[in-house]
Amino acid sequence: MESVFGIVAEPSRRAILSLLATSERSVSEIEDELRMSQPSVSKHLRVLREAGFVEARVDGQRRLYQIRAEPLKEVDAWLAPFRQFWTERVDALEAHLNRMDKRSRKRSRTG
Amino acid sequence: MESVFGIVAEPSRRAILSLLATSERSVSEIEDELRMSQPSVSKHLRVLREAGFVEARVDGQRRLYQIRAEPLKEVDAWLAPFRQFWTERVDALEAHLNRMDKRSRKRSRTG
DNA sequence: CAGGTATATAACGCTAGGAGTATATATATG
DNA sequence: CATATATATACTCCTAGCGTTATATACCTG
Repeated sequence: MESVFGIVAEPSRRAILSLLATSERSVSEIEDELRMSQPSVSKHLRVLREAGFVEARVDGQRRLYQIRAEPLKEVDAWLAPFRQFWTERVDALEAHLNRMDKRSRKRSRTG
Repeated sequence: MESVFGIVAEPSRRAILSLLATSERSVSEIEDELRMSQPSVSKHLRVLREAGFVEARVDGQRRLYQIRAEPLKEVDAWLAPFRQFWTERVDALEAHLNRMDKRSRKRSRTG
């Protein structure tokens, strides 16, 4: 699998990533929660692992997978030039709100 | 083609979208700039058009394609829950800076 | 060590979809 | 109208990659 885009294009893989976004899981937990076959889960995890989307740590006979969202930065970065197309109308308002409210919004986000 | 992710997974289509992000183009312009065959360009444009990524307007015998980035919002939205993973360090810093800044503002009210 | 459980890998059949070639359609121009 | 140009579509071939089944590997427990 070449690009991060190709990897994320796979629905099952997006599901796995979304699941891991909440907390780490073992293979069988993913298997159960997403109702996928075990080989399928393992194969997708391998792809995700080799591309740096997830990381495994050994826990007895289980492997606990956790997310490493670094590669998603690339998607985010690619998206950046397009954001203007859906934000340009609110930009003026945003700028205003930012000036008025920037500090307090930042504080509340870090809670 | 099912999902916006699948559509964007195709390198040629990402190239077309990036190209159109700068300005609208005709099919043959895309063909030249991306060095793709004409049928290939047309086919990708069809996929993009049917998924709402681009919009064509007639200009003589040409079709001028422009971007309609609405569908990309979906990618952006899917990405949202993952952003914490690469911003949380920045957030901690911001929280710190905010605390420092708050104090200094208390001391010297600049408006 | 035997048996069980968790995960990984291999082999295979199948299908989606990309590239290329050929052709159809529309418009412009002489 | 004849011809050239711009774009769309049909068709065929070909490969990447998914799911499944079977099996290998690793670890745990009695």
